[in-house]
Amino acid sequence: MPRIDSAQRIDRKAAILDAAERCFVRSGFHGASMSDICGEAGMSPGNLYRYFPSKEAMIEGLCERDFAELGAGFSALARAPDIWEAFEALARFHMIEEPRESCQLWVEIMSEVARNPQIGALRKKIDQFIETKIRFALEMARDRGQTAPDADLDPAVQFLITYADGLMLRRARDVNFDPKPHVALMFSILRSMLLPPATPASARLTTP
Amino acid sequence: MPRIDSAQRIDRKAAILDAAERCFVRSGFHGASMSDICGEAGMSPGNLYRYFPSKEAMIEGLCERDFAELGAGFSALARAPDIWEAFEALARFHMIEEPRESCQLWVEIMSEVARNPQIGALRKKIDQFIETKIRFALEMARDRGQTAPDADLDPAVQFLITYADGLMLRRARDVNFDPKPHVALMFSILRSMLLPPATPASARLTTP
DNA sequence: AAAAAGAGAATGAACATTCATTTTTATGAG
DNA sequence: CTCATAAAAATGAATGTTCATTCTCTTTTT
Repeated sequence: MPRIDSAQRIDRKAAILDAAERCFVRSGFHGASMSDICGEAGMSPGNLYRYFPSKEAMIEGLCERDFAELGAGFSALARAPDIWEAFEALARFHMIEEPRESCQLWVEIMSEVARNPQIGALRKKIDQFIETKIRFALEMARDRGQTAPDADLDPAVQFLITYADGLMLRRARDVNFDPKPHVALMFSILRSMLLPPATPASARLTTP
Repeated sequence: MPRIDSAQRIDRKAAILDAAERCFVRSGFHGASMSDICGEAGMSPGNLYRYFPSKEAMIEGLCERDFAELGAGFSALARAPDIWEAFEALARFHMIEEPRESCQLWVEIMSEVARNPQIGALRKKIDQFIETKIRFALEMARDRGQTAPDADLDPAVQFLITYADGLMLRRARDVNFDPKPHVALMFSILRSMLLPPATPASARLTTP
């Protein structure tokens, strides 16, 4: 087992995760066999095990990578000149441009989250990170006068997270689901929550 | 193999599905073994196989039962005197009163839907059924003057379905997620879509 | 006493992982 | 440049386990 991860080794690991991802989408984390993954990666089991010590480690590596990519997208929000535009671009990317397979993997990961404490911990971190970033972006938008000055941001943040999850789930389960108009609807609702008249008090979340 | 399903036999099958459900929530459809299920059901494998011919058949049976229960709830909507109230009661039931385990099973089922054509077909049927029932209920509400007369129902229907899925996913993945305020937010948004002023044209779904 | 319900050991396939071995790559002395 | 050699990369058959399913036998019910 090599001490350091050379660039080549990192590439190889990424390629293995790509292959594993295809298998997992096809058959699920527990339905896909190591033999399937070896076949998809064009690699013998003996060799594959030099890169990942177990199937568990591969699942964890895949979740880590997925979460990291998601986090990077949200990190970039704060740096965007136009926040609304950046938000819409990010949503378009995750819900429309990314293939449906990403949504299937997302649902698979979510159903693993409750079972596997290791992955559950990763999920918690990324969830909190994303929530913070969305909140921060909306605050920036408000400071720049791009929302109503007294807009209540909490319900908007919660709405976005929940609705995005719903879109992922619907896209994953229905081949014919076209996310485009649904993303448009999401932003239309978000605007109606943040632009003039403020959300009525009855709709505020007390303990979100 | 008995020709007919006596009442006793149906009860027994239901009890087996209950046990299987607990195992599936704990370990997933493919992580739970028949031996686990036999243990949970207090039954030998030889006997269990008299009720379900295979594990596959048990998973299918469980999905069928879950979908049927869901459908029954939505069927009842049309018969309710106050549709808003009935709607809120149904949402409260599925999102709040039902234990978190139901949401975990829902996510598990959804990730199976894409892989297993048998279950995929069941999903399609129930999805269309629910959409029809929600639409019908909203139409009734509009006819009774409980919404704006020119309210655009399509976006509202799609919003409800997507948001409910999002809530299920969030509750499944986060033990600390409290659905109560989120269901309130859902209805607050729904009301703002259906009560005066009508949803702006830009938010309409063209091909939902 | 026949039929239904149930038990639990047996079976064979599939699986994750390991191991003995071979092939490739990189290195440096002649 | 070239060849010897050691490290790294890769192979695929072997291993031991787990699992879904079956089979034979016993108990309970009618």
